[in-house]
Amino acid sequence: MARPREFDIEEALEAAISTFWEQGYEATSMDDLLNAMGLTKGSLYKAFGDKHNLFLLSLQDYLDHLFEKMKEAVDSDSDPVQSLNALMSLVEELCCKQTTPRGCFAVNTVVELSQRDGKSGEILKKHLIRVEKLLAKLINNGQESGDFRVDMSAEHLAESLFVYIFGMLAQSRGITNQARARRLSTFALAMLQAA
Amino acid sequence: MARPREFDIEEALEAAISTFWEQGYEATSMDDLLNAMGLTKGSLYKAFGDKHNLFLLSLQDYLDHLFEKMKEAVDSDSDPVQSLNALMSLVEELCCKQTTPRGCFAVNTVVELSQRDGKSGEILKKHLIRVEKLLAKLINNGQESGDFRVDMSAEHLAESLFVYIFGMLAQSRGITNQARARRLSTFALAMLQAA
DNA sequence: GGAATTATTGACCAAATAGTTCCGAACAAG
DNA sequence: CTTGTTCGGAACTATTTGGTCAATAATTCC
Repeated sequence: MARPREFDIEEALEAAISTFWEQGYEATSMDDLLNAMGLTKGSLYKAFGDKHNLFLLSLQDYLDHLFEKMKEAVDSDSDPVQSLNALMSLVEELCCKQTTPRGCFAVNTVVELSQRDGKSGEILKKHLIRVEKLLAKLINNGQESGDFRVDMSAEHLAESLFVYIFGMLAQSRGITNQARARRLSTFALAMLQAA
Repeated sequence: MARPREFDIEEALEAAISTFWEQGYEATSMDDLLNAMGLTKGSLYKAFGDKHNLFLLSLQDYLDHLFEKMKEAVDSDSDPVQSLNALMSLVEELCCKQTTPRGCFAVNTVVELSQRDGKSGEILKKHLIRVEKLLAKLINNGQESGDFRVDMSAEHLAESLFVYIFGMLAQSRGITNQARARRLSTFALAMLQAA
């Protein structure tokens, strides 16, 4: 009954994510987005609403995909040590195996926007909580298998591991160095292992 | 011989730092700065140049003060463990004992700007290096006194400690929680101590 | 007091910003 | 083929952006 959309909405969103990811929210203009997404204003506004709404959609989409990847990494092996290794590989990838040193969109947004924009803050908070829970679950498994230290609760160890990962991702915007990322990953693993 | 400046330049710079610190570079307008600094455009441009230059001056000033504070913390005690404690107290303060959860201006800028603005990137890189060296020195002292582990070089341990601190400061923009910060600090210390 | 010098002020500007509206064209369903 | 809908795209608007400048004011030296 009606004319079908001519562009792939998921593809366009991917382009928006890339743009926001690299430049941040404030530094990205509608023009940047239109170029990257290959749309004109009318289409964009009709499909995604205004800039802020597009940002929220981009952020949510990114977070969901990222979380999916993290779960995959964690579930990739029944051995907790191997799971953690897979997870840290993902982090290393974000740190220094990208075309541009854009770090992690989630981390970038926490720093740039979360406390100035309530909506973003809410979305991110939920994400941070589920990630930390995922880490806690992984660590708990490792404790039960005897691979990880048991002198602290899985939740508290997860807290520290998460902060460490967060630091790697944040710092990767300033320092890009593959060997360093490798060392940091190794240290993270050692940090959790039983004595 | 000439009309004297009516405002305190250091005070004005402090106001600029606060504004950039809380909002970031892009989200801060000249109007915000003028209000915060209590100046009119002409005066600001005469005294500090354009917005970008004012930002660089603010950043440098902040970094120098911060580094000074860090050195004081490190030198506050001859016992390396106490020194590290003092340093982590400083970090905790930045994390959750401020009027607004603004984290650390340096960390915020690394994430927001360092890879898009060469000048900021340069300034920050120099700072990051000197901070990491300071940490390495502190850790080296602790290794010689037998307090810190010696299974890794001071440089590599400093790398990890720095990333951890970086993570605390970055995450503090999204999660503000004093008890958590305390636990994280304690963990950082434990991470370095000899078995 | 007058000259020289510098700071302050506020009006002004050009460019870019986000966001809106409108219309002809394209398309699907009946 | 008609009709209803939604598309793409351009033209438009109102606001905000960072930035300039000439007139005015304050100070010191001579």
